[in-house]
Amino acid sequence: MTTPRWLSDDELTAWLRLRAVTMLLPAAIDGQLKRDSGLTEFEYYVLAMLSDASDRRLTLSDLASRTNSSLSRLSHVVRRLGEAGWVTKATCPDDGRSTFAVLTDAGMALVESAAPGHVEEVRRRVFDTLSDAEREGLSVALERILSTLDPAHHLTRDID
Amino acid sequence: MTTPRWLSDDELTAWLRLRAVTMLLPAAIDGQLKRDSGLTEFEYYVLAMLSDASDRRLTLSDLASRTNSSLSRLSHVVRRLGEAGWVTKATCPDDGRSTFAVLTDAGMALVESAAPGHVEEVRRRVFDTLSDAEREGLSVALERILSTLDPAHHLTRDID
DNA sequence: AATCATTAGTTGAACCTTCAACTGACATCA
DNA sequence: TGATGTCAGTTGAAGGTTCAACTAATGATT
Repeated sequence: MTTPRWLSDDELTAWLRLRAVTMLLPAAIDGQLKRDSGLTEFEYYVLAMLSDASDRRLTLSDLASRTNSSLSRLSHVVRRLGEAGWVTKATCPDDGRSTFAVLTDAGMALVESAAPGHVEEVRRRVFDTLSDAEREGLSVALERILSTLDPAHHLTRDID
Repeated sequence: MTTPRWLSDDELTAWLRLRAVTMLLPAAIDGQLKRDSGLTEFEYYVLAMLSDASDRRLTLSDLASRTNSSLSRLSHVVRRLGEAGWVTKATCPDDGRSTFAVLTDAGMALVESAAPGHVEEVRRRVFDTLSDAEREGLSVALERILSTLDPAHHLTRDID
């Protein structure tokens, strides 16, 4: 390694801000969901993905790639969601290795009750603070950053 | 709660990108540090804060607020860093309740060896993908978002 | 000086994620 | 059809964070 190219003042400022947002924003979003619905952000998105899927079901592998989770993590979480009555499992007729996670009616009701508060929190924390031009500037820059972090756009294709 | 104001298409796009970056960027930064130095990002920043402090020491409370950590988390981590020989503790003469965490020579050497690779990773993941204008757009928008998440700017005042 | 509230820090249990090892099903290819 | 490799998912242990309860020291109030 040659002598490192340290960050310029402007870069350092941007980096500290980016770092602060990546720490504080997920905590704020998670906190609202926990307080108002007893769900972690991850659990909420698992249920939300299922609520939007056809027949309210997805294989664990599909869910894992949509939520950027390991299969192991998802397996543990789906078991807990199952114990709570929000998700059940079903065999996949096309492939004996796959297992569907299926959203129950109770799970659907939970997502639907949690969604408005979640969206409000996203608005409050992000979009209420930004002008249209600022939002566009943010969006463009994030897209650039994602070009190396998620080149296949796995995490930005799906609905909320 | 009245009928929720759902996100517009542009807002949804920006939100998915912001969410993706908050998930993937810390994982990428953390991964590089773990691979090359055996440190988590949190441990690295604890040591980095100490390396920059006068007499290489800070009270745990001060460290906690600079790293956005709970005192409990920090207490556990400082114990582990102490077992590894990178940090020691010292009593605070001004206030018998406070305890200094002090960076050892070995800890200083570790931070100095880890810093270049870390900065390179930040460059590669963030600034190499952005034009100056894009970086500015990002920085401005993040600053707006932080106005409600961290109004006192606790996390953006300190050095890297 | 005695009391009460607050601040600094520690500790152990509970919880979640990661990791590695494992089972079972499908695919490939001889 | 048998052997081998890969894919889907599970499991239990290990490691880190959170939470609540705790100790000890300081500050404030009388």
